[in-house]
Amino acid sequence: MSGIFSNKCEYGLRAAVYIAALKKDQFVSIRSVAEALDISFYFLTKVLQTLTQANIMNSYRGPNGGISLSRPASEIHLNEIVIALEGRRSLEGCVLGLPECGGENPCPLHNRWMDIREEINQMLGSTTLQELADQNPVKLENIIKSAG
Amino acid sequence: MSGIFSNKCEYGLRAAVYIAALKKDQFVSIRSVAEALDISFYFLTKVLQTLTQANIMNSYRGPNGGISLSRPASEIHLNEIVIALEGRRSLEGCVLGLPECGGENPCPLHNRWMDIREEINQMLGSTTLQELADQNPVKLENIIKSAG
DNA sequence: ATAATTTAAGACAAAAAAGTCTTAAATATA
DNA sequence: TATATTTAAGACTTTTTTGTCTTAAATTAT
Ligand code: FES
Ligand code: FES
Repeated sequence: MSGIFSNKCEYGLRAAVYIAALKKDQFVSIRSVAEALDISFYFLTKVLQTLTQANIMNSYRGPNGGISLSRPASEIHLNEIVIALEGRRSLEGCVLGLPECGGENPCPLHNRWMDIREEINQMLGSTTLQELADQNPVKLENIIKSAG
Repeated sequence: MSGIFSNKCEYGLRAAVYIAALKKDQFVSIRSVAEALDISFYFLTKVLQTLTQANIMNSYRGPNGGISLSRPASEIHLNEIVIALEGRRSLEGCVLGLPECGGENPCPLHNRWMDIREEINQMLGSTTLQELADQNPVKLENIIKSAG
């Protein structure tokens, strides 16, 4: 009933864009991100732990600790985040759920789906956090609380 | 962790294509479909009930009963099945999960996502069961058991 | 009428996803 | 050193999805 991505992944993407948009060169606390985006602090902590383990973010404990992007926002593509949180299958699997996609056994939707999947991968693989963070502030605001 | 569609929806699509491909003008039993596609009979029954309620299939009880397409396969588009099983939001919602998509409050990914969503809707809205059922038999076979 | 077949409906169970909380570890500062 | 802050890790709960089973209703055939 949900959209294309799981809640986990939606939260991870929103948080990453938000952090990139802050353009802060210190760590930002997970609590403040959770509040700004109106996401459960506990749950967001788990999501960001995953992104940290995937080398997309850095974390630091203690006062003034928090998380930060592990690289310049211009070097983090959306597909990294999606793969870390949803797994490769979400970007490579068969649209009808068959165990293998393509090769010997393409399903009846395979050709049609490949065109779309290619576009999705192209978009996610070429869009960086920087580009999203640099958008019209009006759009940016709409990942934060006031929009909900 | 799954693909773009839920299991329910994958099963519904596979079953619909399978039934269309049989080109049978009688009812086909759910049990035989479930066996051919290696899907739980009980679960498939639920899925097909939903499609029946959505006027995409007809069902009939008793000996020689079963289900059939409610219209010619050339008049059933994939988006109907997806909407019946996943809800409209899956084809219209915000990719970042915001409560509204577009209008006043587009999210940072909105423009990029709209292009893709448009393609998905275009594909699902213009592809009929007939077209999929008429494909290369090799492809068709790959929704059935032997492929799993 | 009776029995057999098949879907409908709803209860039930198991698994996965989503969300919450507690305790531990790391760090900074007083 | 002691205290406060903040993430890490893992247990735990709730909700949703997925899957199973039982009983009822409809239909056919004997
Ligand atoms: S085999 Fe189904 S999408 Fe490739
Ligand atoms: S507002 Fe997010 S995709 Fe439209």
